[in-house]
Amino acid sequence: MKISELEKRSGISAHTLRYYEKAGLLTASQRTANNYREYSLDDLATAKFIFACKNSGFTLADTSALLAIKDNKEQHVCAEAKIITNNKIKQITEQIEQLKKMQNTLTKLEKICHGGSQSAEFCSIIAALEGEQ
Amino acid sequence: MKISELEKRSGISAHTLRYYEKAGLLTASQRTANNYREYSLDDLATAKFIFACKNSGFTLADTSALLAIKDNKEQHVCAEAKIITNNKIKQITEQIEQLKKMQNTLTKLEKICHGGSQSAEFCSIIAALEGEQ
DNA sequence: CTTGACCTTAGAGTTTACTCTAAGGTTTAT
DNA sequence: ATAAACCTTAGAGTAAACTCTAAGGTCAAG
Repeated sequence: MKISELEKRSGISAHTLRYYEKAGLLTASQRTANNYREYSLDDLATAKFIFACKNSGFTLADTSALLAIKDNKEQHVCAEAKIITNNKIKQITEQIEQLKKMQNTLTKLEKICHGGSQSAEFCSIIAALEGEQ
Repeated sequence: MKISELEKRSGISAHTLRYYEKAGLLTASQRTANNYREYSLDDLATAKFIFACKNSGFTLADTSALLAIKDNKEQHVCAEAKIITNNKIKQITEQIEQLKKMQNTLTKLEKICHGGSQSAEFCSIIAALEGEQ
């Protein structure tokens, strides 16, 4: 299939598919006589794999590592995939913690402010950010 | 005080302080005869305000809006700060939701994989990403 | 009088993951 | 034959928030 069909069947834009090729993630297995990319069903599977990785929160670098495992399973062990996954979970958990702290801070700010049409001179949000000296 | 002292007292690097000046967030109130930036205590307060905004999760654009309120309180009303804060809370909440979904997906992947030293041919993480066709 | 520690500017580089453009070649349908 | 709909490439642009570099000026101490 050509790039536009892979676009339809994988949900990844042609632009992005070419970008993935540059990034070394997915190269069309063939080229037609006129140099058009010709993708196989295996390529489609790889495209879907990349899509699934992205949806799971992996970066392209992670995805690259996972692809290397997928494409050469005999040369890799289970533990490798598990380590990548664990690292990602740790990272995402940290991000969530960080965001929750912010959410907390902001919610406190939000609650103490009446938000009316009176002058911001008495706005507790601004006062809090100023450090309430 | 000069930029290196503001760096120490605000916790923001001199590089970043100059960058904030370009971005219109914080301009030294004076310049010395030899064109060095000369910051006042008010400037220090502003630097700390920016720092607090950043820690609370506001972008520089948000911070800019909040600074405009802080620096001209009579011309602004409480509601403005509250709206900015509410939008940020909504945004952060969405980000957390998104990350939690990923965390969930990954945790499921992680649990089904034994992670041992056997070949990745039988790795359930890879299988799951492949869509278990 | 020179060394080291400051300061200045314009502008380029970093990161991630795209997204788009320009300029051109190919194919298919009418 | 020509228009629409494909395809190609190299390379630039986007977002956010820095971060760094080069090339040079200033200042205090020994």
